[in-house]
Amino acid sequence: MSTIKRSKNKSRRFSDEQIKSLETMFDSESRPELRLKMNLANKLGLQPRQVGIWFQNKRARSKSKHIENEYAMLKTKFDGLSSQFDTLRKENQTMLIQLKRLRNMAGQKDDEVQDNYQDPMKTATSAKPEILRAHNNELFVPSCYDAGKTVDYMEETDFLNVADVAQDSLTSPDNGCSFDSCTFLDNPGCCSHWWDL
DNA sequence: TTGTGTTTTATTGCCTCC
DNA sequence: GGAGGCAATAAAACACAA
Repeated sequence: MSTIKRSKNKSRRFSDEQIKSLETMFDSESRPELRLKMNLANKLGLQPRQVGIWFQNKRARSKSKHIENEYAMLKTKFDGLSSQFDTLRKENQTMLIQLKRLRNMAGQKDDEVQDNYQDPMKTATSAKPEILRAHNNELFVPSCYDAGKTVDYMEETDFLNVADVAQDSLTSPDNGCSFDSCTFLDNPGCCSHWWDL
């Protein structure tokens, strides 16, 4: 870009009155046609080109402000969901600890009664599928981990692993489910399985 | 007063549409 | 191919702390 021409065209800031008129016009029409620009320029004692440039710059400012607002809104939304997730995760951990205690108690009683009984839990967990990160780094939970039917076959630690991996996905900036409106908030295919935890 | 950061006006180059 | 829009940028004007 040239640095020569500027010295000839010293920029003067527009007066409050000029700005007010331009703002008013912008509110009703952000892309006025040439005729309107000419009229406005005439009325304000400006060159039509100056009016055109003002509208162009104003559109740019308006756009960046809009993006800023949208970002703030999404961030608020994200923070809320994140703390909600954290609460649920802690609740889940507490319940799993409780479950483990109950299982231990139940196991002791079983030992007394059935010495040679083969625990179905062991059979199931020896063949249990791994929780994987599939392509695009998305958390992949095999179907046998779906809520309801097969929860009994999961070890407590697996629950926690799922929670940890999901938490990583939520907070880490360099993974597939990073914080942005597309992947996190708008795309139900990306992260919806977190809520099944 | 002055150094520095921010805002505003203006230019340039590229792109799209008719 | 010309008109108009947009992104990137320059430079003047302004705000403000030290």
